[in-house]
Amino acid sequence: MIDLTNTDDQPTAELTILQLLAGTVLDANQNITFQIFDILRDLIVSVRLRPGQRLSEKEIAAALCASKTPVREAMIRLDEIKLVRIVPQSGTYVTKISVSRYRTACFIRLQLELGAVRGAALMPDPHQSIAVLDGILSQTAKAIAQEDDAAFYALDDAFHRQLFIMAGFEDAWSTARRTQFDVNRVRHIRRMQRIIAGPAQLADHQAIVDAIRAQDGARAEDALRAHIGDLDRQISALVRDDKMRGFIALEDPI
Amino acid sequence: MIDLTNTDDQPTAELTILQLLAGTVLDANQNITFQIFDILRDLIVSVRLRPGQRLSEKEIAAALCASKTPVREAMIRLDEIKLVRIVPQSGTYVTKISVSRYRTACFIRLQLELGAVRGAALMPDPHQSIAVLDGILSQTAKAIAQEDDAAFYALDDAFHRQLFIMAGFEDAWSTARRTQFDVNRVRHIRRMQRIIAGPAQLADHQAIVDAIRAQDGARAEDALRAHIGDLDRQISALVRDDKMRGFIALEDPI
DNA sequence: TACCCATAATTGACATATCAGTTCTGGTAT
DNA sequence: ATACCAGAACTGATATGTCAATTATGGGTA
Repeated sequence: MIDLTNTDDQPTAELTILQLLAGTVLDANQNITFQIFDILRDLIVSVRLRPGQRLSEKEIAAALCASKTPVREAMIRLDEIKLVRIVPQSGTYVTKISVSRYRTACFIRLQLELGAVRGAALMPDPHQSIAVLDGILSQTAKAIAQEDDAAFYALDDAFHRQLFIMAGFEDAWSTARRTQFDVNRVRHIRRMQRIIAGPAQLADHQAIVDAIRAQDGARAEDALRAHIGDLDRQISALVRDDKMRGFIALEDPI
Repeated sequence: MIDLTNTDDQPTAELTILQLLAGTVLDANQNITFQIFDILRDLIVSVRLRPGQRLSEKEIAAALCASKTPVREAMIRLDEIKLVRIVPQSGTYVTKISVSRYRTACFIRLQLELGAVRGAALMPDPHQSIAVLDGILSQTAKAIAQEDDAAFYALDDAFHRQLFIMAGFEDAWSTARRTQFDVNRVRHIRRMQRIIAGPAQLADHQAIVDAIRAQDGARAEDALRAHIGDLDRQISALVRDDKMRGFIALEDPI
């Protein structure tokens, strides 16, 4: 799944916010601010709006036929979750992926998932829940065979989420996700560039399920550690990766 | 929604926002929104503004001699971190402490601190860092002897933070704190009501330091688990506690 | 060509005004 | 006394306007 024939210096050209919002119509009967928030959050997390890109409140308001106020309020919420950075009197920018935030997010993710797989392995009557995991894995195999990236991405999400559900901490999953946007952006970039090793990931997931089936908490933790891998190695790979250049910030993110 | 109990039997009477903000003057040369945000966040986390209390944008604006806009923008940020809930066309309320959010926060905190103490126990040259921990503990003993609650609270914070610093994940501490406001509110309520067992907590911390000094990661993890304690027991104690009544929400938080 | 600097254009910060939905209030009917 | 309902009062949602700070521009200078 590695594509070395990258002709352009960037995988996809940067689109203006105007192009991305073209044709989008808001529902006047619903809260305008949250509609705008959702639209922009999805554009940013899926990296269609690129890290570092400048956003103009006025421009977006015009493109969506709304006033500046709800656009600004959406921006404030995005700023609060660090997807954009509002610079006073200067401009609003899509944040670059911060290496330190990414590292932190990976640590948090690992620690939470350790608790989740442990809880999942120790749950009293796991048969039904394990069947769900098995189902996700077989669908994942299909997605890999069909090279259906979107499905693969969604199933990966579903797998990890199911572990939290089994441990009785589904909320922790969604709470943590709010601090994990950078992880998702990295995944999206990798997916766009087809550098995700699908079969290896599937094997990792299988090992985790096996350990849970055996109700062996320690082994499940080990399998998870193996899956998420060595953090520092992952970070240096990220920093070194030319394809990430321009998307990440080594120091303070924009 | 409706409080049938008379509010006078609460440990401290509910103060109006006007009383709490009396005398507060904003610096016109600094960002007004963030000044207001900081003021309100501190009032909420320290439970001087009480869970469920209604806040009026207009009233606060008047009290601070500002316009509604920066007040509203501060409210939006507070809403985003779940310290207030903005109800359209109705009002803005200080969130009640959500039991499910509290439970989630405790889980997250435990898992992250497990990683922290593990990392701290495994760090290569821990002498200096351990000296910091020892210093915090001896100060804590003093604070307990002098019944200095504020110092005790700050030292508890410093202790846990130092563990993250030692593990090389200080950022994880601050990131997690953003999802832990309810934990802090519960601590503040307990402190106000003097139901924190200082000496027991100190002993727990001592056990953690001893394990780190011995560079025994597993023992450190066990000591931490013992310290944070059984989650479900803690939750049911919280729910049962009469003194928490009115501050917590069993279902969806206001 | 490279650099500098005054000026213009643009941006977000904040103030103000209007609107629609919600909640409170007071009176009425039962 | 109580249940109900219309209207008043209030709330946040949104639109628009003004301002100071920042940034981009473009022409002049070395």
